[in-house]
Amino acid sequence: MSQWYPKKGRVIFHVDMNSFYASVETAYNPKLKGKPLAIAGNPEERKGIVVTSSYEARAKGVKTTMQLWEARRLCPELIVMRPNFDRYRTASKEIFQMLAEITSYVQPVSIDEGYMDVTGTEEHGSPIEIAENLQQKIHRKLDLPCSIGIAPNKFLAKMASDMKKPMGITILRKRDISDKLWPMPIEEMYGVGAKTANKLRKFNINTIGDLANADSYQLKQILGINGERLRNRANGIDSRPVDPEAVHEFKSIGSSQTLAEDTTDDSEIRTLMHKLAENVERRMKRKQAAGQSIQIMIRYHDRKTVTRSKKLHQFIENKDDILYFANELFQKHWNTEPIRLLGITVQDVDEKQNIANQLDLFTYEKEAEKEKLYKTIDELSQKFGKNPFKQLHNNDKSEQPRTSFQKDFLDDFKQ
DNA sequence: TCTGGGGTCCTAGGACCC
DNA sequence: TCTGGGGTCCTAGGACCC
Repeated sequence: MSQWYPKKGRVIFHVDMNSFYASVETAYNPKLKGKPLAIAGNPEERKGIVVTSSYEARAKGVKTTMQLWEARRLCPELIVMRPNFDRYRTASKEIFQMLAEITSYVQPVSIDEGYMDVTGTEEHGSPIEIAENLQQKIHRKLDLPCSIGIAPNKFLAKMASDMKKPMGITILRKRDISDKLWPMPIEEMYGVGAKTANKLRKFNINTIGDLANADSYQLKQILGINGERLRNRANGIDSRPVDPEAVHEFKSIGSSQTLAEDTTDDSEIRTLMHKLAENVERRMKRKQAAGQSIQIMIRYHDRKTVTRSKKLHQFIENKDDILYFANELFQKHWNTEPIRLLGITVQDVDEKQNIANQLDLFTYEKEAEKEKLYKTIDELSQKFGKNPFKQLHNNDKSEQPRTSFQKDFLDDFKQ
């Protein structure tokens, strides 16, 4: 053995549940096994689209986001169910519990997928053994299929988990990249959507390999800073850590809904705004959160969508506050044309516990600021006499308080 | 008779400060 | 005195993902 034995890299898993909602429903009701099943939004309204479908349905051409009537045309025997989110959340919790038994470095990225950093967990076996055991355990205990990608970083693990479905395990090493990753069409790369793929194809970049070997400068011209990142990933470079805390660092909570029919009707709009505010409040409560910005979204009859937002001077969490500020924005910005969709989102959100800490810090800073101001007043008093602010106002009408605290202080001062 | 609802991150311009 | 450049905050929109 030579002394320069290569330093071992990371071993990252990406665990991806296969057609999750449909699989959970089938696990609940085994009679559905082997049948074409679709989970869809409200089947009576136009928003009835396929959210997930079983592999039997997919075989008939049913796809996610397809309208229900079209899915039924392709597959007349299709069984359609409404989503049961409580079931999915419960199953999700149990799955992530199983991952956590292997390592604490687990990062959920959505209800049905997550990353694990299993570097240095040899006591559970080799990476491939760990993956096989995990997959079997999830299948045995919950009757749910998943695919697992094993790679030296998140991007490669993500691409790997997609390569064999359902119930696949795929290893993607650095040395496999040119054979396994590079031949893939560019739109199949994670992070490349329809728009980016179109742009790249115009420059004859058609595969992930083309991207990996494209000219850095040209790529920057086409895609900006994102070009460099995508090129790195195509070359298997991605140093993002698996971050178990990320799941707590949510930044916004919103609710939106497409109306059954486009409307300009006041009471209909009001009713929907109430419902949306209520949804947001419920989810904020569940997460013990409050937020400092409000945003509304209006999608018009022609699908033109505008968002309007406002930073607030207070944290909000209750329905009444959410509704008040959302209404304010709506009244100000609605152009009175028929509305297709409305949305309310609270942004700059944090857990209330963290906010409390922030506020403590803020108070502390206020105190420091107060000290400074007192000192300034003392100095000014020596120059101008008893009421320095009077002097300031006389000298310069444009001199306004610069912070809310100073304004409060001035108000106090006047009394 | 077009395409739902939940998010994240990035960009870009204007305001404002230094 | 009409003038540079850097940094941050706010707002709106876009791309992407599941």
